[in-house]
Order: sequence, then structure tokens, then C-alpha cells
Amino acid sequence: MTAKLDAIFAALADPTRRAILAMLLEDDMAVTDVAEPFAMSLAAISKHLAVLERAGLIAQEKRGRLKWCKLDPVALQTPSVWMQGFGQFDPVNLDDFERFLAAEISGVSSDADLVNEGD
Amino acid sequence: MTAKLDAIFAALADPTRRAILAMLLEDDMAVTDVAEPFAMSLAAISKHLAVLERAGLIAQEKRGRLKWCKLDPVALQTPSVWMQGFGQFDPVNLDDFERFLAAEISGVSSDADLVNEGD
DNA sequence: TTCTTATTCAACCTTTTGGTTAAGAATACG
DNA sequence: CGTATTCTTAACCAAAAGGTTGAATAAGAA
Repeated sequence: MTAKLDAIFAALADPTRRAILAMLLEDDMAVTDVAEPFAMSLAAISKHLAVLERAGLIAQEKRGRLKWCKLDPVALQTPSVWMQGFGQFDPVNLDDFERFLAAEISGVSSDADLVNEGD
Repeated sequence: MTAKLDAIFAALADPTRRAILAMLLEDDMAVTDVAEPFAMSLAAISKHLAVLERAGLIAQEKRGRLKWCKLDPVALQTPSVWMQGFGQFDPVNLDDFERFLAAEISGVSSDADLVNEGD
């Protein structure tokens, strides 16, 4: 569970990847079209897309020689609950947040192997 | 603006730091007490706290020889709006989200110096 | 088949990250 | 004063992140 949060937050920490997500919010896109506005190589964008896919934030489906990238916003539900629990900005399912907190803290107090617990 | 999001998401991407935030949600703590449950050096925790402070997620105030760490959940409002806008899970201020999107995407389409725009 | 387009992979490089230990600096205590 | 205690800094290290270029793969087009 915390490993999933690791991947999602790390994926969101890069402005290029957030920009890609914003683009995909408007429409599904092929890799080359995703890369077009950016001042970096296609290979770099391909890596960014792989990071986003590993985090579950997008899905990629190959059709013909194009690979379509599609936003998967459901993956954001997990960190959204986490953050809202902290901020209490909006109505949020407190039970969900309690479970998150418990999982995170239990990971802590086990003392040994704190950081590298398996998912 | 995006630089702030970079820092916040990067700070949240580490499970140790999220665990620290969870601990601080219950009460303010001095650095040594924050470090106590973790299987790593005090210096490492000190660095983690510095990352959290740079991201605006906590504030640290020295009183006597103790340095108190205090959660600042307001910093989470920014990424929370960002994420909710994508997920549309809960009622969210869509105007706020539109502004975020515009800022992120305008950063994109400027083509040159895409990633390293100043804050 | 040959050519072009779309995408990834491999190798490499530099910077950042997350940790260590050891040495400071600042503050309280006896 | 001298001595703990609290916390940060400095120097170092290994691994990961983010980029590059060039070659490889896959699939449509001619």
C-alpha cells in the first residue's frame, strides 16, 4: 500500500509528467503526440510514460503502430484520500483515512526494516 | 507554482516522511522524538525534516535546545486541489483546478525551457 | 521487398536522493 | 567552569532519476 503511494507521489513530483497528465485529461494521445510540445527526446517521454504507467496513472494500449495513452484517474483516489485526511479540506471518508494512517504508522513502529516493507 | 508542487509531491513520495507527517498529525514533536521509532540515524531524520520544511509541510521552531516540529496541513491544499481536479472524486472548486491546469499547460506549450521554469 | 513511421531498448552521463559516520555548534545542567 | 544533550553540517557513498544518442523492433505504406 505504501509502495503504491511512493510510486504515485514520485510520479507526480515531476512537472513534465504532470503536464502529460493534464494533456491526457483532454484526450487520449499517441506517444509521439504526447512528446510534441516538449523540448526533450522521444525516448525521454517514453520513459516518463513508463513511470506514469507503473504508478497506475495511465494505461497504454497498442493499436497498429500507435500506442495510445489513456488517463486512469482512479489511481489518484488513493493519495487523494491520504491528503484530504491530513488537510481536512473537504468532506472525506474518515474511515478510509484512519486505515491509511494505521498502515503507515504500523510500518513505522515495527522498527526494523521500516522503509522497505513489501507492499 | 509548479516548483511548489514538485517539492510537495517529492516530499510525499518517501514513506519515512509520510510516517513522520502521520506522527505529527497527533502532536508536535521534538526532532529526537520524531526519530525514535525509525531504524536510521538522527542525521537522516534531520534531513527528512528539512525536506518536509522546504516543501512547507511542516514548520520547525527552536525553543531552548529542542526544535519543535509542527504539521502545516495548509500546504497540502495545493496538491489536493490538483488531484481532486483530476479524479473528480469529491466536490472541488473547479475554478481553482482550471487555474492549475492552465498554469501547468502554459508551461508546456512555451516549448523552450519547459521543465525548468522559475516559480 | 523496401522504405518510412512509431516506439522502445541499451549504453552512457550527470545530478539528486537517501543513507552513513564523525565532527561541530548551541543550549541546558551540576 | 566542564559535561551532557540536542540538532545540524560536512564528507562520503551507493543507488536512482532524468536526460542524451544510437541501434533495434514493429507495423503500415509503396
